[in-house]
Amino acid sequence: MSNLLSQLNDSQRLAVEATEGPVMVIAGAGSGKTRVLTFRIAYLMQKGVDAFNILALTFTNKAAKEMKERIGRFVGYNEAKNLWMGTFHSVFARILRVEGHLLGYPQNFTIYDADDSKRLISGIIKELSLDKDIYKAKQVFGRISALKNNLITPKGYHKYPELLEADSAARMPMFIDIYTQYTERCFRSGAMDFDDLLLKTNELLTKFPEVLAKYQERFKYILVDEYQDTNHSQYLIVKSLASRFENICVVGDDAQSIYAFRGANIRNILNFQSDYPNAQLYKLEQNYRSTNNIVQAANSIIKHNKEQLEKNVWTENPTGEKIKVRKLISDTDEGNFVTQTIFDAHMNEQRPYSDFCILYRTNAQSRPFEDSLRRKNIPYQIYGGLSFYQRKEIKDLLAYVRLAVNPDDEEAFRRVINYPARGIGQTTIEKLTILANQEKRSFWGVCDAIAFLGGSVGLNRATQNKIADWVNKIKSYRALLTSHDAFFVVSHIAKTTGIIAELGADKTPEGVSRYENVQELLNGVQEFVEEQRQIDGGDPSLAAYLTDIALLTATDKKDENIPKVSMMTIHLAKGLEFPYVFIVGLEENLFPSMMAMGSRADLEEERRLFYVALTRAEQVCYLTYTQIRYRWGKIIDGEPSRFIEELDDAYVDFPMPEIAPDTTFLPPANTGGKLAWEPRKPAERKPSFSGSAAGTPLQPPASFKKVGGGGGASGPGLDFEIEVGQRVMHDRFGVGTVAALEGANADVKAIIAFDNAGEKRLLLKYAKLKLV
DNA sequence: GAAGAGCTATTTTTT
DNA sequence: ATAGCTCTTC
Repeated sequence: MSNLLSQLNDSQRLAVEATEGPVMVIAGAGSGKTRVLTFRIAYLMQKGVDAFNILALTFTNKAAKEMKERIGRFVGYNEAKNLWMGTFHSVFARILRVEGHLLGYPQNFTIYDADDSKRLISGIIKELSLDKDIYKAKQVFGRISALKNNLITPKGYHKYPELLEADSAARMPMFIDIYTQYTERCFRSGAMDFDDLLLKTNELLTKFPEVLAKYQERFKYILVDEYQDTNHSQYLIVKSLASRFENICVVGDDAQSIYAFRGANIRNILNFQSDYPNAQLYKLEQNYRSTNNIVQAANSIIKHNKEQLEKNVWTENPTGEKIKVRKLISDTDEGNFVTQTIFDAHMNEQRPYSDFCILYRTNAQSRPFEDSLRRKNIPYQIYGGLSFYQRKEIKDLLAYVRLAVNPDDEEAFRRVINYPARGIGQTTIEKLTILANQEKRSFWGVCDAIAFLGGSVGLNRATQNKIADWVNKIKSYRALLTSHDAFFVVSHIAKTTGIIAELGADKTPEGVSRYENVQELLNGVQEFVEEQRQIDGGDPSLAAYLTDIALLTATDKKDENIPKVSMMTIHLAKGLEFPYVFIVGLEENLFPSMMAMGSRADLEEERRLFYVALTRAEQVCYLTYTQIRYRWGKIIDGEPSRFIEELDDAYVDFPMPEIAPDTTFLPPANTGGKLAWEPRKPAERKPSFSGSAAGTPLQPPASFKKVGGGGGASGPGLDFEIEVGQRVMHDRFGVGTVAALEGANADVKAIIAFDNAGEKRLLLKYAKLKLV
């Protein structure tokens, strides 16, 4: 045991040894958080605590798996496998499989993914004859999700008049009807959505004191990783489970809270000490991951946020290279630049490709990097985005599997009742919908009794027979479940539904790829079955397989042996680290996102996101931004992200221009009485105004200049104060009158009524206007 | 009821 | 740019 503890620094060791009572560990980025969690669990077990009595909630399944592995090394694998470890969703799905019957759910309940939920909601909006342009399915779904995470059910909705008012204000007075119907339909389908897994767990623990007592007794020691990203629902589960023994240890970093948009409540971590007045607090502040330049640059960013717990992250690591900021002309150039840099470092420093990671704000940014890496034959792996299990062909096949396991599953039912086509069309499905709502039964329920019920909604004999055939087909699949393993059943379904034949016949490249995806799915099932057979207590059933894939986290994909460049959104990168990190697309309205510009809180979250991104880097970190970029199929002008400016100069390297444009001695801009050359903030000088990688001289990033600054007779830009009513000349549009001005500083836009070209809204910094 | 043509939202992040 | 959705036509 002493051997175990000797591998830790002082604060880490204290956090591990404080096994009893509530403990909060504030762990700065790279400070050995996972290490503390791992050692703490191993330490508990060495002290004689049964693995069965320890619950550890992690942020990804992969993290849980790796941690279990490491703990196994200390205490033995047989012991470690009994730990309750996983994401909130997977642990409580497992418990709900056992206890869900108390709430009226079948043991084999389906887990709806966001796609299923949205389809169901769209269907309900249609059934209620609501305007889908006002009641946007995605928005409705978001609102339902937020409500569930705050434990507000349709029944309790009326207790909150302000919610009803908000609905009216949003022109969605019927929202509550959709929510009610959605809840009922999920229930009739024997289905839970992601939020239900938490909501229903809360319900279970509240309504059934004996169940609560059972799990309180079982989970004598509770650990929660990434506590800053728990939502209210998760918070309550943890709180009620821990209330018996109060051996609760939460680990997190408020500076890395990046999931407010899905209901994470940073208050949970900020208020821990008031929730548990006798809580012990430990801070891990020494960073072991990154160079000093990276650590200090990250610190210099996060201090722009107001709301945070005090902490000082430091390191004894070498200074390292400065953060490198690079400006590129377009997103294509950005792709090429990153690819070339990776290629060079790979060749010159013998770095494996797995040393590199490209981080972006939105999934849509991955394309140019893919193109460029592929052209250079550099292997890469994209995490997240459209997952394998969201592909149409996979969802279709899985819909059959889901029906075999739980035939009440409405979304699976709708998806494949007429795929492949069997003459059951829209009209029939509408009639079935009416019937199901009348009878308050599932689609399957009414179809199973179609001979008795079909006449009442005018389904003719021929259609009834088609439905009966379909029911029998699903029943035949169901019958296989008890006698055959998952792999056999899925292959059988793939063959007998005709899905394999249909995809196999499609010789287009997309068709071939779909066919291969189905094969890959079959392999996946096979692997799952074999893996489960090796674990004792493993469950190789199809129901277990479906749960497993429904709750996969995006980074859970297995590692392959070929070293590959990783690409993912910053959100997905949480908890990961790479020697070389490229943070790309650092432009206003992209990162920070346009949607976050509205409030300080949103902007602070974006800043924390940037902090997370920076602190993924161990040795080298590049930041790139571009002048133009394709978005929505259009070319959009960009300007550098404010986050670049916020970085402390001392840790940042801006490339020197090949030929420095002479910005220092330009005539002063007319800045409305203020001198343009008042003492500059260091930040104003730092970005390079040099050319792109190709050496083309470019404009200085406009956000670093005052409007009207720079330019001069020879250079582009604006060398006069612009006013409404002025006559101006534009290269392309000709002469016009300034009708209005909007925006501030670098963002000033002029609305100009051109004599011949009509009215245009132009960003001054690009418009190159001349006085007439 | 099925197939094909046009239309429209999509890009913030995810269990 | 593109995929999914709705509308039209057979």
